[in-house]
Amino acid sequence: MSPAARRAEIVATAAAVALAEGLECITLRRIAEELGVRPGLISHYFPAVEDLVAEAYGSAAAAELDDLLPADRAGATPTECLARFLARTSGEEYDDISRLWLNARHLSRYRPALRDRVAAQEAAWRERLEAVLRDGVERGEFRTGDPMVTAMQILVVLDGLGMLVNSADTHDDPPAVRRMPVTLAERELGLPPGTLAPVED
Amino acid sequence: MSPAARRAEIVATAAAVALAEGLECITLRRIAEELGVRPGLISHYFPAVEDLVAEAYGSAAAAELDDLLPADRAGATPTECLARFLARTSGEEYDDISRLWLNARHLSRYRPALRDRVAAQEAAWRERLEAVLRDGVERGEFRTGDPMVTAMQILVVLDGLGMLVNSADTHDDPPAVRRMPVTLAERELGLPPGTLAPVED
DNA sequence: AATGCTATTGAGTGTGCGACCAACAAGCAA
DNA sequence: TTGCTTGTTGGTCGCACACTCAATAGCATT
Repeated sequence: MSPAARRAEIVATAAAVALAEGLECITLRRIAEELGVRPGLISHYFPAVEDLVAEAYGSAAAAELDDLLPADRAGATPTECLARFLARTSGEEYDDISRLWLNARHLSRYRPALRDRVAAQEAAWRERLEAVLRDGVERGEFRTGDPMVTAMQILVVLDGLGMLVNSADTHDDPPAVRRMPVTLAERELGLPPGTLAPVED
Repeated sequence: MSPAARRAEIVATAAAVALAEGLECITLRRIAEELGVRPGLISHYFPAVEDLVAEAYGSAAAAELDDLLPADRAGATPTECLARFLARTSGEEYDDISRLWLNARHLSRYRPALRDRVAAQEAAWRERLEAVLRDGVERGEFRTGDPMVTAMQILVVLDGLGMLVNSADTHDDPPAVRRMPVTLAERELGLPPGTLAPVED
């Protein structure tokens, strides 16, 4: 098998393991078994496992970002994009991503390579969201002083809610808590309540 | 040495290690070496290391809570308590605590005993903060519909900012982001801006 | 001083991990 | 066909981990 394809296959497998079971489950033996090859082969492509972990995380996070906030927003208005983003990030299917972020943010305490990747993905997510907000401001849909700050604020609140993914059952939280990202976005962007998501009682 | 004292000493040591280096650094060997005893002795008091980890986390978190929001607020007004709480939690000295929460929240994915402890501490922190808010409402200092929801919201934002402790340097974040907990508290409690912390430009 | 309890040791077991390397084999070039 | 590059194997080393348990030493009480 060609080196590039093999390498991509390894990263993809590692990313899947990371999403399902956590970054610390990315081990030479585990990934090798998953692919039906010997552990030594993984070592051959990634002499240091830490680099594979970083790569797997980066791959998963980037893919999720492209899914949540596609780079080309063909046809969709910024309001629609943002509403979709907020709906997705509060859904249960997003829990795995929340776990991945939590995992990566903690693990990057010990793994410099991962820390760099996390910083890069943080920036990427912020910039992508910021672009939507900026576009919305230009089109007159949003009103905000600083799209970057608003983007950061939304992401901080999302992170805060994501922190709870392993402990509490997020679904019995009061609506005022669950809706924090939506409420913040609507307030900061000068949108009437209910624009980005239907108001629950 | 008496069993109770020894046990307390072990937990205290483990808590210190957890705060300084992380919960995964709590190993039989590490704690034993720290105390100048043999690993077997730690096993004797904690047959399962997971229980020591949970205990150490609980001990550290509870101590920090007592420091941040003392149970008896002798003399201090709710506004003063809250202002002090928000000042402390945004200081650099709080970084170790942020790391501990991040650590525990991630690790509780794999450790049931730790998960229970985290849930308990989450509740304890929320209730302690809620009590301050409720007191403030009764005294007419605060105005909020639901103190519990406001307490949860403040904690979510604090968690969100704490997520960044290992990646970005929190100090180059814009004031509008750094001040999110203060802004949220002032808004939700009907306080004029600047009441809980001086406004930076 | 003898006895009994128990905190503590020392040695050992088994597991999983990353990393290393010589040997093999399959594909491509000469 | 021959030869060489290289993807791949199989085996191995050393390390750190949790956990077990019989033996020991020190402190009670009697």
